[in-house]
Amino acid sequence: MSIDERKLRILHAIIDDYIMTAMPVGSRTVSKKYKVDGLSSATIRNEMSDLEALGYLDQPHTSAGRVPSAKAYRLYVESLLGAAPKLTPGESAKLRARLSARERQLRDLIERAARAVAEATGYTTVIAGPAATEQRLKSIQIVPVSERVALLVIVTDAAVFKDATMNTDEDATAEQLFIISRMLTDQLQGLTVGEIGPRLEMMRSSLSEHARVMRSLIDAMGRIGREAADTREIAVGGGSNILRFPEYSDANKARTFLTMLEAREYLRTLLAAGQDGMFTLRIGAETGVPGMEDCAMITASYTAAGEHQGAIGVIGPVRMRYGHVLSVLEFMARYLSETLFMSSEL
Amino acid sequence: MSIDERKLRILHAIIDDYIMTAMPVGSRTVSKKYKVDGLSSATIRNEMSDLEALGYLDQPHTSAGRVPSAKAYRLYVESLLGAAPKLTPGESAKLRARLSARERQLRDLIERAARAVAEATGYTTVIAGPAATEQRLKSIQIVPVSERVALLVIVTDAAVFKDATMNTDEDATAEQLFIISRMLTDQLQGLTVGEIGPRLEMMRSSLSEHARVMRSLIDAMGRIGREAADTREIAVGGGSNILRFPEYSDANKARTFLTMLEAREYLRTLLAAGQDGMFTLRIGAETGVPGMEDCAMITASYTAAGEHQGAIGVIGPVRMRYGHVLSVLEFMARYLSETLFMSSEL
DNA sequence: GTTAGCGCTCAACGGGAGCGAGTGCTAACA
DNA sequence: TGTTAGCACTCGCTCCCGTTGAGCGCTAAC
Repeated sequence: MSIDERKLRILHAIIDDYIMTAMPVGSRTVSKKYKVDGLSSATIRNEMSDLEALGYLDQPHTSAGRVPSAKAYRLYVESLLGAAPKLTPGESAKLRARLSARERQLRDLIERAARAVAEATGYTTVIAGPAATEQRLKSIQIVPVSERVALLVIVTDAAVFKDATMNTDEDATAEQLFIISRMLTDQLQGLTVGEIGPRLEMMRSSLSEHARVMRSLIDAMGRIGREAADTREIAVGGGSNILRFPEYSDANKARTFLTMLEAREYLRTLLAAGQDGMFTLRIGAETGVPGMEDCAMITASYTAAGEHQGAIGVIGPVRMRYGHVLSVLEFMARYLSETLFMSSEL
Repeated sequence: MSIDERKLRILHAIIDDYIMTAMPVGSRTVSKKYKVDGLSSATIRNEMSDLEALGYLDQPHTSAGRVPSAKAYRLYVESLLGAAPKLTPGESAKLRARLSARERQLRDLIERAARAVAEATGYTTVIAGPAATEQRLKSIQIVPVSERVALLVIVTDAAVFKDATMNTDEDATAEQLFIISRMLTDQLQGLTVGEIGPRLEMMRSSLSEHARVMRSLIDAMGRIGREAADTREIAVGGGSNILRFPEYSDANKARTFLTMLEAREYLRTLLAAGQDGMFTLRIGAETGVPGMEDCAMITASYTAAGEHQGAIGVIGPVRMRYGHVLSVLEFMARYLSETLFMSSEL
């Protein structure tokens, strides 16, 4: 026995209803409310029995309706992937409005984006920014702050990326620092932050007259490089949305979930994994995150200049409104790709 | 009838017990568990009846124990104020450890501090950083980014504060921008960010040869000034801690609370008000924030160089462990004052 | 292949009994 | 006059049990 066209329609009806109500769906509901092929509840009952045997439905207990299984959701999402309904002009305008203010800082951008998606979907949203080491240098400036201390300002395509204090030679004048900054900018422009350290080592000899400054510059860059290694900005939006769902009406469950969001570490790995395709779906235990057993997560990756940059993830109950989420994600991934691409063109 | 020494001891015992258990406290408990003056439950009963008449206790219903009123908490906190127990060396070491990494960015600093306090107290913690307009300029740099675009980097005593793009004259060379930057730094150093705009206007004539750059610089500073007007960094730690308390076991209540935290606007006003004393206590509706009716909030303000800079607030159920919270707050307020003062001395 | 109907199952709801923590009051005691 | 023991009373909480109703599987008829 395999799944046919009619079984599929029934399954869709069940999933749709369950997503809305969070209550086991009975055969009568499918027959009366969704009118699948005009079949009676008895026929639906037979088909549902088959769907259960095939592993698409679960029955919490004998006299209850049925509930979609993870396998069913996966099938459902797969069928949606090609045909994710476009957002209505109204919806996309609303999203755009929440983003409209010109974003200068990467952090602001992804925070706004996370909030916007959270609001549009009603679920918790997490966004990982581009990896720090992958950002491309635009300009580097050593700004004197006091006698012996200077601030290292590194401007990348995602705006001011990092600043570290460094010690300077006491007799290094502002002019000297300026000259060094210019040379560095000239020679390092376009490299990723990760590539700067090694290149600096190579430049060392040609800048021997500024040996001490170079020495502490290399130190500072090394420090930045190490810190930046797998650092990404992570933004969370709508964390409290999870409390809207009866799945998380238990305070303890909700708390472990929210604590997980606050800690950020899990989010980093969640958003890092599985970047091959455009969308990734993980259900329940597949996430590997404690406190997310009753959650599903869809991630979409975004790019800049064709390269993978980061990912947006929407986390909700397993019975998520996948169709709507997919369209919002698609919109936002495109928006971020464009915005980041533009800013790197700037 | 007024409150005497013995009534006070009984009241303290009741508050202590209620803070731990969240259950109405009966006369027998006070007598047996807290052994106040070795009195029997009958005597305690009489005293409790008096305390209720005086408005320090409430009775949820006839056959239940009694619950402290807001008036009682206020008295309780007042009595603690002078004598907030010091943190044990272990506790303060633990706090310090969570802060140890050298903080370069204000945002990192207050985020870490908020988390540390949240962890130490078990309650939600919010911290407001110094007002942007009050920060003092250390250095200003116009960093060329492309042909006509430059980045305005403003370094204050709280590290890199804001950067805005500005348009530059197409024939302004990096050297010119550098020279302008140096002059600006010389002349503006030590001013607060709020004072820069007006001063720039005054300098305009003396820099007429760089008229176009000055023009867009003034524009950019104006923009920054307006944006910064009442902008403060706000950090939240341990938002999910509220879910630990039966007062917030209702998902809807918890959600409005968490949504309020995410929106940040209320927090800004909460932390702005009442800076006169060192500590401020607000109970329930006094906060004026929807969703905080069952909360209390203690705020402590911190200073730098003697001036008020910002505030730390701990939000928990009305039956908060005030003693412990006060000592943690005292520690952290001092830490922030010192750290900010040091960085402004840097 | 589809449908009507019947009997069965089982979670959820609601009312009533019993329990127990806690009070107020009174009377006795130091 | 303050303290204490004792007793009757109150009232929320929990447990138990009967009822309800949604939903299923199965069978027989169309």
